[in-house]
Amino acid sequence: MVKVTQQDIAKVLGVSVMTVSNAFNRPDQLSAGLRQRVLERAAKMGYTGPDAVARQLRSGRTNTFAVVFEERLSYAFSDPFSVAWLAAFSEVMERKRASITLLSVPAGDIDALAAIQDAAVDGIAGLCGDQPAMARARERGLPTVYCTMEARSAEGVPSSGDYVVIDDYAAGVEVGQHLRRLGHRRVFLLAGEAFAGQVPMKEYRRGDVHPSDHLRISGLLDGLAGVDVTIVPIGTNSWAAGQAVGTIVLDRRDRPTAVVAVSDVIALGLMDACRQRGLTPGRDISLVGFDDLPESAAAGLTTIHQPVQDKGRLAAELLLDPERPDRRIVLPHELIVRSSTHPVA
Amino acid sequence: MVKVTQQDIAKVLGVSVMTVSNAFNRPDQLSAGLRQRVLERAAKMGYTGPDAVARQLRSGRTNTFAVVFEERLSYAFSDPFSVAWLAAFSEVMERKRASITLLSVPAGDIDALAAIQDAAVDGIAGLCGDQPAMARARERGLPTVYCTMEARSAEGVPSSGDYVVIDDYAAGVEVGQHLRRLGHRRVFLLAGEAFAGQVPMKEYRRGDVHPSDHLRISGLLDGLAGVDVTIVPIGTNSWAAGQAVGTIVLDRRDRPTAVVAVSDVIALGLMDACRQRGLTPGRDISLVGFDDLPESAAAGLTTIHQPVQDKGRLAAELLLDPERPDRRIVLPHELIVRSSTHPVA
DNA sequence: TTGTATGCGTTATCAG
DNA sequence: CTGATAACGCATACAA
Repeated sequence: MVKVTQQDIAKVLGVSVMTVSNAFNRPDQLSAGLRQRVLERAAKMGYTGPDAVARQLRSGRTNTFAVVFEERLSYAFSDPFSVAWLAAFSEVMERKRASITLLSVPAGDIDALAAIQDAAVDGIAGLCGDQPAMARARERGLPTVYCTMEARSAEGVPSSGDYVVIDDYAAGVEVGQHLRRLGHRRVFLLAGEAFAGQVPMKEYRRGDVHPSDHLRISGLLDGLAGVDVTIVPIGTNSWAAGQAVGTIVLDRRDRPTAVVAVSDVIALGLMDACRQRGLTPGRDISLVGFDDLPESAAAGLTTIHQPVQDKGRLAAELLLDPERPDRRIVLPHELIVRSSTHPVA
Repeated sequence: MVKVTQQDIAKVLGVSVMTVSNAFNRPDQLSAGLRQRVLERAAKMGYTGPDAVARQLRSGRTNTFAVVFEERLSYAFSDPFSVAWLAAFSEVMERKRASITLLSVPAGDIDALAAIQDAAVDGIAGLCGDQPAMARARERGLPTVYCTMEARSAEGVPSSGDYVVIDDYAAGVEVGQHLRRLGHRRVFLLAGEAFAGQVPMKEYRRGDVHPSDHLRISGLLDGLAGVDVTIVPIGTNSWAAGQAVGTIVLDRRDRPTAVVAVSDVIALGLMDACRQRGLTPGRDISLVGFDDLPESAAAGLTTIHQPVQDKGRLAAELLLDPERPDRRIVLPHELIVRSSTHPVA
């Protein structure tokens, strides 16, 4: 079965290629009768309709937008935060009849950067910070938006590219101050994997982490001024990792009085680890997360609320409308105090 | 900023376009020195690397595969079954460095069928039955796989196309027989929306549904031979819909003694509706689902277990390897009896 | 209303 | 090792 093209049809029918093309895309450009004849003939010849790729090349648009994750895709589907973001993002895209392609570009995987190069898309949204992948996309001249601000350049200003974020630094400070006011003097911070050069499950001190490495952590450190802080990158941003880190954080003589995780999934995992050990969050230990997932309310987790849906929706809108004026958006966040934090005895 | 092409670079450098192309794709085809010069010049001129679409047109491959859903994408991300399937599917794709594009083609939305036509992909997997969207894809000559067998043609054999399914009819029969043996004589069946022509939330009787409309329902009807059965299509395959249908199923004088939902999400939603009304599943009413989600075990839901991960994995493998021999796969399923079903008093 | 020429950006082929 | 030419399949601009 060899491929039939518009040329073949045109030849058989004795009309020009253009007429065939128009029969499919611009019915008003030819008589109904001719159009009818073309379509019938095309069907009979086994023509399958205009080729998607050729059309894209010719028109210069793909009507497709990529979403980049810095973790494996299977993670993207299991993380409640990305799922919520994706739902909002996809709703906007769907309404505009644009499609979505998913790209996984693990931080540090130079090889995977090729995926950015090879993506046939009109724009790229990153469920991540201003990663190399985003920079690469901009080099390609593609519109980009990123939605997490885990790091910023030395001057404290993102290098370039559009974004929809919250002020992660400020949020970190608020959480830090909250704990400090409650009297906590020994605190663990659990980072995910978005951490430059650190080894998973190892313990780091204030001096070990460069201030701009991770904005939430930076804010936390400043909000926790004068407090004894240990930072543990746990390797991946997941419930399981949060649960597993219990062995490091909870099973020690000098157990911290409070633990902050950079996301609710992690915090909820750790919460489970607490229960397994007979520790009650909010009484035996204080726990804080980031994101305010739906399940966090039920769990009584103190956290930073952020408008996930708005992030997803706005990211999509920025990509779809390159003329939209405000392209660097900082959304509001809010510290939600629930039962998982308490004053130290 | 106008687009720089390989031609421009070739011209400036006084070499042929081919040499430029080779500098990027086939380092062994030219001297290291020349290659170096080309790349440097290219960078200086703001060349962003080979154009993805042009390359796809030329090579005839996109290295991208589509996943088609028959519900809105936001649903796809919130349904545990699709998420699990996607995770497995994407893992295989990721390993082969192929990317995934998501397509939503609601059943009956003729307009949305265009998305199939316009998708620049090498193959299409459907998290659905042998829908029109799948047929369209086959007409295009694309490899397809579908993963749900909610209907089959009159002869009882799927029309064409590859698939990875379970024997939904047999599973339905098993569930029906299970309930009949327990003595249930008045049963409600809750279908999702994959139901031809029926009106959501209306009640149908045996005769109203064509046997081949929905294989699970067909099986259930046969397994429940002689039992008083009412069928309610609830509009969408979601927890919320299952919860909402409580008003129809539970708040009536002649309440059924058992309810079967075509998926666990629906059943779990209804389970919640039961609790709200003070009804205990497994005592006041029997509940059965399909899928065996992780949360179903905890909820004590009797259900049909099916190998979601295998479905996703195999679908991806079929698409990636057109030479693979067995292309119509029926995986095993199993009735898991838990506490939500009990003999009638 | 219909047709003609041309280019979108790349890469295969084959010749030098 | 390097280069000229020809597609890939379609749609835009313009002419008839």
